[in-house]
Amino acid sequence: MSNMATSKNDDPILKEVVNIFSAHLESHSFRKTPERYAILEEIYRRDDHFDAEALYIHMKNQNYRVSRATVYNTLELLVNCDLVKKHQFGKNLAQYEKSYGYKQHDHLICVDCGKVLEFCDPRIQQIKNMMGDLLKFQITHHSLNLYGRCDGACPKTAK
Amino acid sequence: MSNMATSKNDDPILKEVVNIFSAHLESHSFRKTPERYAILEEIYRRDDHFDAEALYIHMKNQNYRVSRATVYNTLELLVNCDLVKKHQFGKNLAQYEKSYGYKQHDHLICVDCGKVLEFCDPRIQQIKNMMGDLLKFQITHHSLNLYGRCDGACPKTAK
DNA sequence: TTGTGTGCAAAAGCTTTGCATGTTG
DNA sequence: CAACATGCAAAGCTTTTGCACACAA
Repeated sequence: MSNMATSKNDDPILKEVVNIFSAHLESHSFRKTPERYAILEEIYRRDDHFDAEALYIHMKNQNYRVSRATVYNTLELLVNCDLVKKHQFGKNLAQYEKSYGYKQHDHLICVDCGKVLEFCDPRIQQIKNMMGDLLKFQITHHSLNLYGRCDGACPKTAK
Repeated sequence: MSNMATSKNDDPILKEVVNIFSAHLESHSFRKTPERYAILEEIYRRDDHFDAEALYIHMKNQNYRVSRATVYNTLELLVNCDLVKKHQFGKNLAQYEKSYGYKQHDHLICVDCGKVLEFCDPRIQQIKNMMGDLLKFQITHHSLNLYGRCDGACPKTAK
């Protein structure tokens, strides 16, 4: 089985993010609880974007004993140490994604089917630099979402 | 009183947006109710960004008889005919602003005090064109928010 | 007159909070 | 063992929905 190399104990990315998370917890005198690590591992086992409820349900299905409160609490910790990014794709529902090892990217969202594509463009960094200078802001992060229709491939466009 | 020239009956912008709204209602066979026009006028009398609840309260304070349901319903109509823009500035709360007569702009938000500045940059249009082509999307709109701190001027940064 | 729009209140959906219990440091 | 984190459930907030009545076409 070739995927044994990516099992929980061998995945080098997972080891690295666990280290980063531990350092973050230590530096803020937050406690290292099994729930916090379980949530981190669950997130890094998954791909794509997810919301808090889906993560909670997924933990429950795997028989972890966690509460919604802990899921939200831990997500905030992970956002604070840059291991997870939080997005709002036009709805009143926060979406999350793991961010370690991924390069900076923005999103293109299909308003018909909800599909999310990712893209990179260096001009966004230039805009951030210029506007930070011009408007005397220390810019820490940004959110760029393009909305449209993925015509040909969209399952809902051809309705 | 010099501001009489901008009163409800003389404001040319207001007349124009009322015409646009009327055309939109007609073309969709939606009814022209006094509530819908009252909300439109209230929005165009105000500046800056506002949320649905603030608009509702403001209408109530002026003794209009409107409901939250109608406020939300009308805001959606106005967004659909491009007279109002809807934003999410990182919170679970939709913010709105009038858009007729304003050129396209994006936002810079202070994460400490919530202040919102506006800016324009032509590069964002280039990014939209390029990514639409590249990823086979018909891009209809976008949302670009830069987040940071307005250090010197920020009332909450110096705490 | 007919059916859409409205006000009101209740419900829904996501997120946060309070409290008693459990567990880390 | 003291403080912090957790689970659970309830509350909070924004937004949506159901229903009876009003009114635009």
